[in-house]
Formats: sequence, C-alpha cells, structure tokens
Amino acid sequence: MSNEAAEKNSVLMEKIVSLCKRRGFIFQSAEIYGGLNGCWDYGPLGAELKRNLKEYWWRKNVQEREDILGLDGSILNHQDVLKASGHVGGFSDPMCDCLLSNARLRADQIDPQTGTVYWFTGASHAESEWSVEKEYGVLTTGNEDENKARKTAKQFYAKFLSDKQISPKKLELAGERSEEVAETTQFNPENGSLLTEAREFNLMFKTHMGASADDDDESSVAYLRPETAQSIFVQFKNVVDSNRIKLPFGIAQIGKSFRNEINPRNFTFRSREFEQMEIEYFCRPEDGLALTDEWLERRLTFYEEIGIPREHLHVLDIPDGERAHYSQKTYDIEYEFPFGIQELEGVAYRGNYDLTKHKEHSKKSIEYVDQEAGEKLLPHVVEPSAGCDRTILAMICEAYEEETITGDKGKEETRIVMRFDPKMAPIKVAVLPLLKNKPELVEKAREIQALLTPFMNVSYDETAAIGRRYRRQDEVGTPFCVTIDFDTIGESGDELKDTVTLRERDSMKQERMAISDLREFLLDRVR
RNA sequence: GCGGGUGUAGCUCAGUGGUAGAGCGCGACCUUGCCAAGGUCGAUGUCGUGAGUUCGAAUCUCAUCACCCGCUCCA
Repeated sequence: MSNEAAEKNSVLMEKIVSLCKRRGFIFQSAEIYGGLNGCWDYGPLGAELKRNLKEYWWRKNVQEREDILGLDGSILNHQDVLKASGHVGGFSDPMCDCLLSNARLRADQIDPQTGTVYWFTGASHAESEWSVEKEYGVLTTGNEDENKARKTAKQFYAKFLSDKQISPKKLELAGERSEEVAETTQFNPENGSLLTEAREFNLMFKTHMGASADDDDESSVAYLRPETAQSIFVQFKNVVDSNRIKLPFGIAQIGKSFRNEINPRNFTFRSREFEQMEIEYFCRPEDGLALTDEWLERRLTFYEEIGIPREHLHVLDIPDGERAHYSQKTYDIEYEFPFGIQELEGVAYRGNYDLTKHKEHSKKSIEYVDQEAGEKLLPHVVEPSAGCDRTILAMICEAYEEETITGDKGKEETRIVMRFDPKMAPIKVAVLPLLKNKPELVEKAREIQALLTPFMNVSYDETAAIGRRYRRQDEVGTPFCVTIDFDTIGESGDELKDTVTLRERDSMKQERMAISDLREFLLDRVR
C-alpha cells in the first residue's frame, strides 16, 4: 500500500469509527472512565446488526442442517481442559527485548551462538563528569574482535546520556572482562547486544473458582476460554450419546472468547474479548481433505449472502511449515479492510488431534462407535472458525459509502449510506409521516408502524424535514422508508387512499404501494 | 513492548498563560408536501485523568489512561 493510499484508508477508517459512535453501532468500553484497552461495546444498532448476523449463521449452519447440532458451552474452562489442548504452557511465548535496539524477539526462536562475551560494568564521560553504572555485555563470534564489542557497548551506554551532543565514541568504558560461552541465546544475533531476560506472556485470562479461593491455590485455577472449540471436543461424547446422529456430523457454537492480546489494534479487529462462530465437523479420516475444501466454498458463499462480495475476500492456503503441526490443510479467509487484508475465518483440518488429547488427559473412552461397521474410532475434524466481531466490522466497512449526488439545484453533496444487505440491516423500515402537526398523518403512520412491528425492526420518525429523515436512515443502512402523506388519508380521492410512498435506500427510487401489500413486500426482502 | 501522533460540546475541529469557541448535529415550535443548507427559540463541556510550575493552566512540565500510524506479536 502506498503512503497516500494508507493515509486515505486511515481517514476512511476514522470516519467509520466516528459513524459507529455517532449512530450507536459501537462504543469504546468504559469510555467515561478513560476506556478499557481492547474492549468494545455494541450500541443499539450494533446489537441489532450482531444479532442478525448470529441468527443468520445459526439458521444456515444449525437449524437448516440435519447434520449439525448446536452447543452453548461455559465460558469458564476447567484448567485440565486447557492443559490437554495445549493452551496452558503452549499458549504463551517467552519474549525478550534487545537492550540496544529495543527489538523484540521470541526467545525460543533465537539460534544458539558460541563466542566471546565482553562484559562491562558501566561508562563515563570525563569532561561532563557524567557516568552510569549498569551491567552490559556484547557477544562476538567468528572473526569479530573486542573493538566491535566496545563500540556496541558505547552505543548502549550512550542511550543514558542526557546530553545527546556527546558522541558515543568519547565514552570511557568501565570494568571490562571477557568470557567464553557456548550455545547461548542471551544475545541478539543481529548485533551481539545483551537481551533482557525472557518474559512469559500468558495470553489467557486466569481466574480462581470459589469466592474464598486463595490466589495461590493452584487447584482453584480456571480460565476464561481462549476459544469456543474446546467445549465442543470435551462434550463430543455427550452430544453423540444424547442424539441419534452418524458421521459425518458437526457441532456448532457461538460465544465469547478471551485472549490477552499483547497489542489490541484496529478498532474491534483485535479485541481481548471477542465472539466466535465455530463449527467442528466430524468425519472419517478419508473424508477430511475433501470436506475442508467443501467447507471453504460454503463459507465463502455465506459471506456473499451477507453482503461481503467474493472479490473483496482472499483465500490463503497456509503452506507447509506455517500450519499447526497437526493440521494437514488450513485456509484463511481474509477481507480487504481499510487497514489491510486481514483474517475473518480459518478453515482448518485438524485431524483427530483434539479428541486424542482429551482422551489421553481425561483417560475416558470418548470414541465414536460405528454400530454398522462394528468399529470404534476417534473421528477427524474440519473446523470453520469465524470471528463474529471481525465479520461485523467487515460488514460495516463494506457497507460504508460516501456517494456524491447532484441535487435539483445542481449543487453537489455527499450522501453517507450504509449499504447493508437488507437481511443484516439493523432497522428494516422507517415509518415517516410527512408532517407531524397533522394528527391524521401521525395516526395513520402509527397504524402502519403497529402493522409491521411484529414482523421486523421498525423505526418511527416524525421530526425534521422529510429529506433529512431519509438521509438519517441512509446513514444507518435502513433499506426502506415508508412515507405517509395526504394522499394516504384520501385527500386526492379513493384511488390513492391507503397507499404510501415506499422509498428504497440504494436507488433512492420511490413507488406508490398499498398499505395492505407492505408486509409481504418487505418480508420478502428483509429476511 | 518500542518509536511517532492525537485527546476541547453528540460529531468534526479552532483556540501558545488571562471570561470556553465555530460549523454541523440535537431538542421544541411554525411549515399541505418527498431527498440533509425556510423561520423562531433552546440545551450541551470535570478542555482524557492525576500531580506539579504559576497570582492565574485547555495552553508549560511530569506521570498515567485511551485511540491512531509504523515496528513487534498474533497458539
């Protein structure tokens, strides 16, 4: 992305964030207390939008399928579940920082080095009577000599100088000694500088069960789940036993998950609390790869159905070596966000890794029993795991449009319109009496509101000029507006009596429609 | 975590030490008429938070929180 394009997209993203707040889609969590890093609240319209997405996903993936069942697992997870899954221990990365360049490295990815370390205890500058005492070391390898180490050390100590005019070369090093080391990972391979001690970043939220549990009582430890998937694996046997279901079949779940992200970024994209929509689709080992491809296609179709076109999605076939070791195939479905192409969903073929781990750790028999074939097996699984909040954000970014329109008087103006798919739109129809100081119009409008409310989310607005009200609805993506005028109440004769103006969001076209036809017409388009 | 930037009304922003501002939006009323700019009236601020300097701080200093950008990270 060029700088110019990045700047443009950054401005676009700011406008989207601003609209989300202004119209009540998304607010910063605890804003009046200064905000809570990485957490967001959905306002009235955001809550509607999210419900629409989740309900549609559930309908398509659970209710309309005989082979997929739903689950709603607890958010608090038993520590043994996450030990078995590898999240405890494995879900943290030891990191260290370079003392010289501040670069951050993963401690487990540093190649061990052998060479001579030159240690120093501090440095001073005689002319300005400045000095610092701090242990520091530089590793030299191969044919590098001690002068290189001294130069590096001076650069390090110069970081503590208050007078930046003093050249690092003018510093006097103190307490030099050398040491031979082998296979060390304490030094930055790039520049030989000493690193900080490796620090653990545990990415899970840990808590203690029981109101009187002690903080250092290890047995009371529980975790907020880092993914919804584990309860599906853990309850696999119960689901099988309580339902007459045969392979292949899936278990689906929508719910909150929590990760202590080091660096939350990009509005709601990387949040510490987020919602997932996951399916674990269990199958025979020989069907896994083909089903992975099938699920990828099905998921791409889903995004199209909710208004995210295929051409704004990218499929990343994760190459060997970058996938989790147990995965034979993984696709990432990515969307072109203004801040870059980023992952919405992963479709991963996980083999039977998870069930195997839970069988081992629980020491319970959780195999699937195939009565007909007379065999027991741990099925393989394909996991389409979608980010709900990320999908919402993609829908918002995709819907946002600034349209330049030329008005009657030839002047150009900008119309901000959210082109949500009508199925997803938070408000389906706005009911607008042309004037609010005419009781007959208001009364008729209230009747139409009452007529439609049981079937869809309706908004009633009688303030301001009619054009302004249309634009307000455009900004929140309401696909239809119904306007009640004097013809509706029979002022122009019986032919137009009980008809209204129906205005469509995207085209801004208007048509006259009988009130009695409204419900069916709208339901056909907003479900 | 590092570096840079930002934080003032609902939104966008002006305000470089001396009375807190503008535009838009919002609310009420008027308006027989359909794509935001007709009229009248009105409400709104711990100037992100906390400390310090000062007779006096939105403004200067320090700390802190949040957001944005670039690194880094993302099982």
